[in-house]
Amino acid sequence: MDMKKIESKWQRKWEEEKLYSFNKKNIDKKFYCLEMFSYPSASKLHLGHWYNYGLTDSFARYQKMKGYEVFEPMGFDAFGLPAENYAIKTGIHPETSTLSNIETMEKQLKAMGAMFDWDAEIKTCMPDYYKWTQWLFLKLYDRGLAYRKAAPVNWCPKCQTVLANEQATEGVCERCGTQVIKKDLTQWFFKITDYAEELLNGLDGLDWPEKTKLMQKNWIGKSTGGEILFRTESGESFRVFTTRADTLFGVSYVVLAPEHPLVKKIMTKDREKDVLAYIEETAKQNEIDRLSTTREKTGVFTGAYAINPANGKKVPVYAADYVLYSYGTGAVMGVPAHDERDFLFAQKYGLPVNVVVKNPSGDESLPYCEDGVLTDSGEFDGMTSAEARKAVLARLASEEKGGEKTNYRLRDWLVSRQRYWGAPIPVVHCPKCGIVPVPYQDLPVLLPKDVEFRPDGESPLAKCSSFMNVKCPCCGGDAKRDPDTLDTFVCSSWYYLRYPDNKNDEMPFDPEIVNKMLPVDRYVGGPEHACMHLLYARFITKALRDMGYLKFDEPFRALTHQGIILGPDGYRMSKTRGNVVSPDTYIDAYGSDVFRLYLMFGFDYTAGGPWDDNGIKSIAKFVDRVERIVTKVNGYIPEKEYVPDKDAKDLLFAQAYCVKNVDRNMSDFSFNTAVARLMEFVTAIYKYDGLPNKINAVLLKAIDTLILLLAPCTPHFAEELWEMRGNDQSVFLSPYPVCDEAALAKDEIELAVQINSKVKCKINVSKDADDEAVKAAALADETFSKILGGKQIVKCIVVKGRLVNFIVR
RNA sequence: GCGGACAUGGCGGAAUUGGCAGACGCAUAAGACUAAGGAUCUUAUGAGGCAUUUCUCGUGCAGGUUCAAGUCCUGUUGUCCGCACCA
Repeated sequence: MDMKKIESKWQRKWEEEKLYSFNKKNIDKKFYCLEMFSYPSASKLHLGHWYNYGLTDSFARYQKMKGYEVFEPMGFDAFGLPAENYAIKTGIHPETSTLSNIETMEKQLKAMGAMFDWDAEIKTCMPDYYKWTQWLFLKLYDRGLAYRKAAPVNWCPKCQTVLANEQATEGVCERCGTQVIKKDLTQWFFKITDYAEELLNGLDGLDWPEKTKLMQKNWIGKSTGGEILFRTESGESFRVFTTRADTLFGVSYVVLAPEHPLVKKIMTKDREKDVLAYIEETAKQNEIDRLSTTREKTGVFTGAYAINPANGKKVPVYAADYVLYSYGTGAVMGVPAHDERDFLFAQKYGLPVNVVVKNPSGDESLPYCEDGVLTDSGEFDGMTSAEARKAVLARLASEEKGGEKTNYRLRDWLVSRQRYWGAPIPVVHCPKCGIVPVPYQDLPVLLPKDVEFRPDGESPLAKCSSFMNVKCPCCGGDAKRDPDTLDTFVCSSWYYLRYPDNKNDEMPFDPEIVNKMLPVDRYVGGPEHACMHLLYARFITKALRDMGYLKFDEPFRALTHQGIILGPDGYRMSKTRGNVVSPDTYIDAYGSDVFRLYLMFGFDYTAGGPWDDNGIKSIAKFVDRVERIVTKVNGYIPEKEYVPDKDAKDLLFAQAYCVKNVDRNMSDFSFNTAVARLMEFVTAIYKYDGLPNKINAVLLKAIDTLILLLAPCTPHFAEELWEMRGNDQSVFLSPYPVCDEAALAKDEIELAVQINSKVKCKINVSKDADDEAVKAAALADETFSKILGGKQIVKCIVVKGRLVNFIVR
């Protein structure tokens, strides 16, 4: 079959007939199938695109045939760093390159033969989309969920520019190799932490991979403990967060994060030089260095002392970079006897090690980090760690020196980017009125086209005076726009809401439509988004719900992660390694259906694996084999009034078995086994056709069933075969085959017979034989009794439909 | 360092969730058809035991639970992924 020809033939027909446009009349049967949209890159569609989009499309086609009104939209996450970097290098405007890339990708995606509803397409870099991204920002601002605070950025002193983490690996600028430093800028944050508890609890009800839920759970990182107030001698105070309040009497020092504002306040004159040097040194550390546990702990004494609120003891205050300003209170108490890190720190700086928790086993080696029994802790002596944690915090609470506290690892979401190619932050800074949100009717704040984005120390937009200078919407006086753009994760945090109502210019979406179309019934994308994107989208959904726009709590009811297709050498494909496999050569040689079918068959979908050439040949052979039998059988004139014989019953069994399994496998993304069952069915059809005088309705029905089952996997090919069979409408308008359970029922079933749990022989028994009958049948079996050889049976276990196990002595 | 996942023939991978390990395919071998076969069809194919109506071993390694373990538990090794030293 000429695959190229039939591909374009059917793609044209599908488009003409609008076969895949969502019909709103059937909204009550909707199935929203969403693939993570893609970044419009300059290179062609790669294997990963095919693997994600092609196979999920097969899943969507399966759902369509199951009777759902499928909504499968596609779009582009079109803002972002690469286009801007490309522009800096080549001088080509990000909009030009992005839109041209989108055009190329659209063509290729259409050639894939997926049922994307292109009427619903969105491009996040277009004003009709980012207008609503800005709307979202303002809504969050109105609700107090967007706020500004100082936060460090990676700064290259030579390039005079902010760097993304990926541009500052190993602590140096990727462009010039200069040591990257941290610089504080006032930036916008979304208060995702307000939703920490709900984001955590909501995971339970989701049909998501367990490991993804676990990763989000760890990312949110709830920990219950307490906050304890320490006071310095000079009268300043600060809180520490601890999960081990039971060790409070063992504190021998406290540590502030070097960025903690109090450090500079409380340091003594004689320590000033050392402390400032240390703070500067810390600013140079990139996160990865600071994360390394193998690195020696460093710190600096501030010269100040704090009072332990439990026992009034004076302890030194240190600044050390193993404490993070962003977590908890940015301050911790040091208990060297009962914490690994504190122990090392104390050894290095000669600090006392006070044992306050005894190991019940009597072992006195330190540090002892488990729970135990309190000692040297005043009134709390003799309590267990668990009791003491409560009691200590209760006493502190009564004295207003602390209390119980739940902390989350989750940080607020920093959304400011000092970049050009993104949605402008719709805020005006007025010298009189301060921060003034742009009025809703003035949206979108258009991204100016004529901007110098080569780095020279300022945000690209900051240099664009026509953009920056505005009248304050509040007082009408001269004011400046915010020069930053929004993180692209903001664009992708709500796009699934825009698809169903993408042309709405009154609202980002009509709540009435969206509340019917959402949540997404199946979301498919890479596991790399487990924590960031998926968490942001969940947060935005909940925030919009609380504003009254949405009536559901979670955006994605079910989630599947596809695996990664590796190079033939087993490594991740990369240009530097030279192991990149391009889909194009295979598609040219075999067609897109064969390519798709191989991707289905050759891998465990969620695991992925190395690419293998031989596999695709075998799939091409299989497709030929199907074509041959369909062509052959198509000429048959079936025998009239045929009564199925034993052979026909075997074929009917094979058919029912195939339908049942393929149906289940397709719904589970278990594509490889679905294809395996189809192969078996084809073999059964060949076998039947090979017998004499078998031209009858059973055979023709089997052929049609095969085409229907195959349709989601090889859409063009199946359409062509379906047409050959004399059908005049699309195969995708036919219902999915239903398993004939009666054909599956066998009167007799085979059981394995075990002696001492080892299979010795097989017996056939009636399908509804009870345990006693099974046992009797086994004992009556000649082969079995010979093997048993009169040994004494101690016990007999019957597993219905599977086996019978005799335990003998 | 912490967290998570994974480990099954020569290879990709199955295994109805504790019940006959190796489905399906690749590769390999033999045969059939043929002028020819890199097409097609049939058969065989975990390892071993002088070998086929018999047995032994076998799911990274070492233990354990169970009538029964690839599957559950403990320990261990290796590979991959994520990370914000999380107090």
